[in-house]
Amino acid sequence: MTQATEHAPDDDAVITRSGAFADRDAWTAQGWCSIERALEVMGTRSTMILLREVYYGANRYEDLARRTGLSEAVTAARLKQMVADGLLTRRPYREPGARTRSEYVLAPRGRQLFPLVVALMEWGGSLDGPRGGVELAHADCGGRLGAAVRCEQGHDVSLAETEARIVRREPHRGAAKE
Amino acid sequence: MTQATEHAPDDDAVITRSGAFADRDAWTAQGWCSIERALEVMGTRSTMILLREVYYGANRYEDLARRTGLSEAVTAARLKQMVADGLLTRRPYREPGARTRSEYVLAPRGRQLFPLVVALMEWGGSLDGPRGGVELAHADCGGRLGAAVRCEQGHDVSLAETEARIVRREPHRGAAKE
DNA sequence: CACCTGGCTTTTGTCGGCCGAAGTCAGATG
DNA sequence: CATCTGACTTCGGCCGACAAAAGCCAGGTG
Repeated sequence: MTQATEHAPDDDAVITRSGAFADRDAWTAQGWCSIERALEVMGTRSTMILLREVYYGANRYEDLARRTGLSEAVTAARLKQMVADGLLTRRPYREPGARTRSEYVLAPRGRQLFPLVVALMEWGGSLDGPRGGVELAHADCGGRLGAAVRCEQGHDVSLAETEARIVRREPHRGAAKE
Repeated sequence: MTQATEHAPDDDAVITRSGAFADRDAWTAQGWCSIERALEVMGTRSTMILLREVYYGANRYEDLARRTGLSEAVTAARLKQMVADGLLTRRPYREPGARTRSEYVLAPRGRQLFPLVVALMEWGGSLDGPRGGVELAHADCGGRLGAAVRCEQGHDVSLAETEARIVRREPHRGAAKE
């Protein structure tokens, strides 16, 4: 749960700003914040809840509408938008004696949201609710899942060790990783 | 980026449902989903953006309003709500020759959102935008940060190895872990 | 003690998310 | 060829998120 702690107690730690970002007020460009960009796509409740059901293996329009409890109008609109945003892919299928229909499966960009989904579930589950709920576990060992912050070298990283820096349109790896 | 891969290619993997949750339609209790619970608190854009600025070290009302670009009305309302939800704590301070004011610092529950913040930034940054932006790095080694899914035993866990199960109000660790 | 300033609160209006119900449409069935 | 069904679309209507602007108040300054 707690990150690697050989540094100071995290109690007051925040992200360190470096370079041009050190003076926070000098940096007010539009669209710099990847959180805002992410929220433009993932920002609505219906998107997250539909994604949840797809992660749980629901693929068809009717199942998705029923299990999420969303209205058909919103389900249809959101699914269309999620396909356009690259979260889901339409895949045709055909049951015997029925016409061809399409089901919705995770696209790479949707699958890359796995840590976010886990982080959200973990945090939501830690809120003191009297009710139980669903939690995720490692099938192999049964241990509960959680999201951890790591760097490319594999080190666990705490808030106190985190630094924010500005990048200038480096070619994004992972975007075309189809 | 990709999880441990000695299993099948993740291309069609979803979360495995076990126990009473195996029949997804039989389980329709309200409030079971920790994602929905998390979204009740974190579900608005303004909450995430304010949290971002606090993570970047902004603590005072005026700074928060200006740097987030939110209106003062929303800033005040949201800060109050975030304090009530346990994300932030008010802390009084006093500048020489000014009256006592209060600033907003991360509370434990807000600090526990670190993996979520990182996951959101990482994913948002991977969306092909022509513009650069801010990214996070490990201060010690300079490596980029990302969110990873792990179990309690420390194993990296892929989607294919993930299992969902129902828990019955086990005492939540981490809630009172101050 | 009148004034200023910073930290909110209130008011008004717009926009988008969501629901519920009704309408559309294509293709399989009888 | 009429009918049915599943997958949407369209049409009000409500409600919460947010912006802009004005008002309020406590405490420090002249």
